[in-house]
Amino acid sequence: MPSKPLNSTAASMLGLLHQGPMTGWDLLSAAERLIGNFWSLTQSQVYRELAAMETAGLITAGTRGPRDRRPYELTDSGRGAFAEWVNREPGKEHIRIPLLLSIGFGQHINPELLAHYVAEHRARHAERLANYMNVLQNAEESGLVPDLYRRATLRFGLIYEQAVLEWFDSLPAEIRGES
Amino acid sequence: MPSKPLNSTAASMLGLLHQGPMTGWDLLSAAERLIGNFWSLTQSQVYRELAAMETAGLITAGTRGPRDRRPYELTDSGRGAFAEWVNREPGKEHIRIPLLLSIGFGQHINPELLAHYVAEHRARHAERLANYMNVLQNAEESGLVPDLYRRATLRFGLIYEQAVLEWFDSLPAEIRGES
DNA sequence: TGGTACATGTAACATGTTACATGATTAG
DNA sequence: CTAATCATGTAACATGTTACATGTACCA
Repeated sequence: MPSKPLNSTAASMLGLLHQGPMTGWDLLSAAERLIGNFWSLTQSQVYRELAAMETAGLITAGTRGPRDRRPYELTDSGRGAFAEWVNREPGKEHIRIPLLLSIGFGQHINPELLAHYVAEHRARHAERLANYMNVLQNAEESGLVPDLYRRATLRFGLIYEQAVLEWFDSLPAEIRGES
Repeated sequence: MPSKPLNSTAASMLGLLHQGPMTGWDLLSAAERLIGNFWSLTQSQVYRELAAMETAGLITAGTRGPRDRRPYELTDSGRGAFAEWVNREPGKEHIRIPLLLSIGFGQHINPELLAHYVAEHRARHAERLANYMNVLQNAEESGLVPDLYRRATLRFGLIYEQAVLEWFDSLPAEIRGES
């Protein structure tokens, strides 16, 4: 009985659990750190999926530790479900960039306001780029070379942020505002 | 009474309706063409929001044409709601790239399969890039220069796809497969 | 001893997805 | 005349968001 196919949120949690037992909180921060740049989870979802996956027998809860920490670990069934899921065709990318909507409807926005939003968002992307460079440099310095796959996803972030900044800097003065 | 704030899906529909009355179908294809690269709508949502916005008085339906076509147009109230919405801080970008999840969990995937998926997705991005170049070239040739804002969003697509291809081509043989 | 970060969970609601039902018009 | 495309709409369900409720442990 193959039951319902996994959703990708649950699946990513199972993927992370291959590193060892984790609590909901752990999962949330691991997700943020490891896949947060191209995949998002909310706390609410995490606990909901944990409950559902426990019911479905894909994970089992350990005994509660200190602050009510409740570590979950994979069952064989969970491992199997993940293996099946991860080998399937990855779906289409899903991108939503509100700032581009704003620019697309730019003629309806107060120009100074638009320039302000643009500058704000540019700054956030610059920060993120700096962050990627930092992660990569720390890894290098500490001699802890991230594995092949991790490097690939990190590189994606790096290249993406570089491209976005390039785009920001190519915007005409009418949109960026004159500085 | 400011009623419920617009959601961005509905708001984008109102934005498109500034070009003139459109049916649900028209809206769907206009959205696909104009903002589809960084914003998505489904047919179901479009009709749902149309109904909701008509009830809310933001749009009014004209008389049914040929194939039951039912054109909607903005009311003053709709125009106002849009103006308010579009001037607000654009939210955070939201990106979900299943292929990156697959690569992040790459150690659990059959390598040939992964290489196959990677090649497939690379091809799609190459197509999209070609498409952007085409749109831009056609515009140039026809002398119909797209406006400032449209150019900015188109250029985003262009730069994004270029970056993604660069990333694909930087992937190690273990991930891309040897060719 | 008080504030911050940790930690779990629920409820209500908004949004997005998929599948289905129904039919009209047009092009070949 | 028939297949493709146009066109609207509903229903059921899955997923994502926001807000709230309730504490615990740690560190300065």
